[in-house]
Amino acid sequence: MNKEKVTSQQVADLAGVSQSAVSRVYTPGASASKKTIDKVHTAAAELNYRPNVLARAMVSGKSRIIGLVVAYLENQFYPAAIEKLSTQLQEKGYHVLMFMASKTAGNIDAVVDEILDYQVDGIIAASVALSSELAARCHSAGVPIVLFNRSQDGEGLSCVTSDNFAGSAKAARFLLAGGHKKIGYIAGWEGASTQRDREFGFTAALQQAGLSLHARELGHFSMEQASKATRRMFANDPPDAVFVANDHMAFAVMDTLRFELGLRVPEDVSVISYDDVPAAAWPAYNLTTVRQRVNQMVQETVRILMEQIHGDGLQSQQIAIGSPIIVRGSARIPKGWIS
Amino acid sequence: MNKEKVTSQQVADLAGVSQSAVSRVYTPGASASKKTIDKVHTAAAELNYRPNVLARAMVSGKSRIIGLVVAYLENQFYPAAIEKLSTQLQEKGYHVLMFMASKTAGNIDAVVDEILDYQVDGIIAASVALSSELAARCHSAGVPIVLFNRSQDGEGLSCVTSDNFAGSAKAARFLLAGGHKKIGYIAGWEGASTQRDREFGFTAALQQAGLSLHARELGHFSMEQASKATRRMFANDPPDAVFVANDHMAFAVMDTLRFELGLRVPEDVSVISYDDVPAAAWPAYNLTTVRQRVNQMVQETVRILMEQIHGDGLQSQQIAIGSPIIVRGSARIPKGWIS
DNA sequence: ATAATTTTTGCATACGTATGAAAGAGAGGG
DNA sequence: CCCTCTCTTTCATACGTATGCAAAAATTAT
Repeated sequence: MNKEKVTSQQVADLAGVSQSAVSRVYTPGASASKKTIDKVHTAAAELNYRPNVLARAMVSGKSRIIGLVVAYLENQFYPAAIEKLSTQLQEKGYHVLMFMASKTAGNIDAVVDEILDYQVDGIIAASVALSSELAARCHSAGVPIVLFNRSQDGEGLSCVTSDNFAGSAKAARFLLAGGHKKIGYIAGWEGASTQRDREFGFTAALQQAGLSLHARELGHFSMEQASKATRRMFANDPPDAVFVANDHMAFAVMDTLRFELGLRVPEDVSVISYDDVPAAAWPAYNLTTVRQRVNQMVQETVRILMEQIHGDGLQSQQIAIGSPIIVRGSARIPKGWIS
Repeated sequence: MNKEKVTSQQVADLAGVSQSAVSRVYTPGASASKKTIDKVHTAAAELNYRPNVLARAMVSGKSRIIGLVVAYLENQFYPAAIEKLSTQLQEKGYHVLMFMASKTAGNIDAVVDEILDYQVDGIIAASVALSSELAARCHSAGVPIVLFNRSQDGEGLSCVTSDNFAGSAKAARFLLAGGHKKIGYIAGWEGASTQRDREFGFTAALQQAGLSLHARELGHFSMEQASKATRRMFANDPPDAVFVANDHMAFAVMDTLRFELGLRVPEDVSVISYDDVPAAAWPAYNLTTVRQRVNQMVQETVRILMEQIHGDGLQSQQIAIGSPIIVRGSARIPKGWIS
């Protein structure tokens, strides 16, 4: 029932030292004698004292808070990423302040403003594009930003993605090696760099083999839209293989093919996609897909953020993590294929 | 490159008013003339001023931060809940500071301490049990706690769950009405109140029909453990229906039944579970399950939290949201069933 | 027009901590 | 024994905002 906050002053009084002594005991790298450290520690333990992070943040200018902007969590890829991001940052003494942003651009600007109000030490933007004005605002506020799973040209922003171009090219070569000629593509949301890069990489590899897309439909990274796209694509002259821009849509595509159109996967149609979320490994889907190395992406994101926070004014970095193809059973396996 | 923070004092100087005037303009319910409001607003716009939430928090004692403790995000139920929690709190001007906690109890205590360091206005603990000492600490710090999807006896903590007992009883009656007699149960982690309540509710309804569990295995809320549990359960004298403690495990159970044991669902075995996560509706699983009304659970959680924050010292509340059964295709549908 | 009342404003201080500068305490050397 | 040097400690102040109090201004009533 004792709602009074315990302050460093109270600890100081009890320990018979000054408030600054207490502060120094809790500040790594500050000088204090073993004797005072002991006195302070026992006094602090008795009063149940813990330093007030907010007060500390105000004077030091470092809040140890990282703002995380996220658009939607339905796609399993993001929960996995968030969990790892949060854990890794926690280990380094930082904590994650979450901000949900819908896809409308204007909204995001407002959200970033809210983030800045909290004096965050850095921002991670997952699957979200920032207006250049916003990026400039953060830069001028000295708050580093890292884009996660999105890249953005021209702004000089740091970003971490998988190597979407190369990964998608691998997917294309896998289908080609399997003998497929009529290959369809179900695209994600056109505003996303991942969508663009995956389509470029895929079609570039097809072109190298003298082929082009047999069909293309828009799925907007949504399961419902992906189902509709599948129906459209298979209404006339259906392809014998489909590359889907991410796993999340691929589940809907496979379900539509199997349970609605009565097609067998992979006997009638090969399906391959991108991400390797946990559900891709579930036997019901057993999805052949290009893996985004979440762990490494997270690790790089945290590394860049820490570099920018501590060594100030560093160059921005664009990282693309190599993405292996994970061969399972949703796409015909080429004879003698060695990954 | 202008890394100086803009303060209310600077705005005051530019607008030709005092710092307190600026503060009052940004404090709802404070008195200020239209003239000063305008002057301050234009000055603020010119300097790009935004109030510093942390400084505000320090003097007012209200950080507008809610600490959210979460154990794991693999189960789709939690991302969905987090997304909604975060969004609703955002609308009320609060923001979510995320803390990942592994299941070890000691760890959680440390995590809650970290949360308190941030002077949060409230704590939401999702699927996590708190030691009574911890609960007392938060109470004495005046920080309200709401348990989400967990209940806890004796501590007088507020909590929001679905009505697990009644919901599971419905599941049992559904299987019984379908004519099942040999019914197995795959349990979750035994430390969880949800596991306990679901098992109680289910077996109580069986008992009412003069039946008891034909088999019981432990799945610990993990897919891998659930697969193993399924193999054990079906090795000898297999049941003709299984109630699984949550959807997440049910996916593994169904996959194991179908692809490993060669059994048909629901022809050979009925499967029913609890949660109704998005994937339960995916055609590949088409899972009959008891729905947790996430929206309502979130709404109640936020409501309780707000009540406790604003009207201080309120009674704790235990809310159990009614859970309808969602009939799909994974369990035999009783003739003439009307939900 | 003056008094009574309400609204607006500025001043000063507080929130809990970190930190530069100065003062104090030892330690070692001559 | 005194001086110098190093390590601790305290003092004072700053961080950016909110708010009680009193003064000033504006409004209303008489």
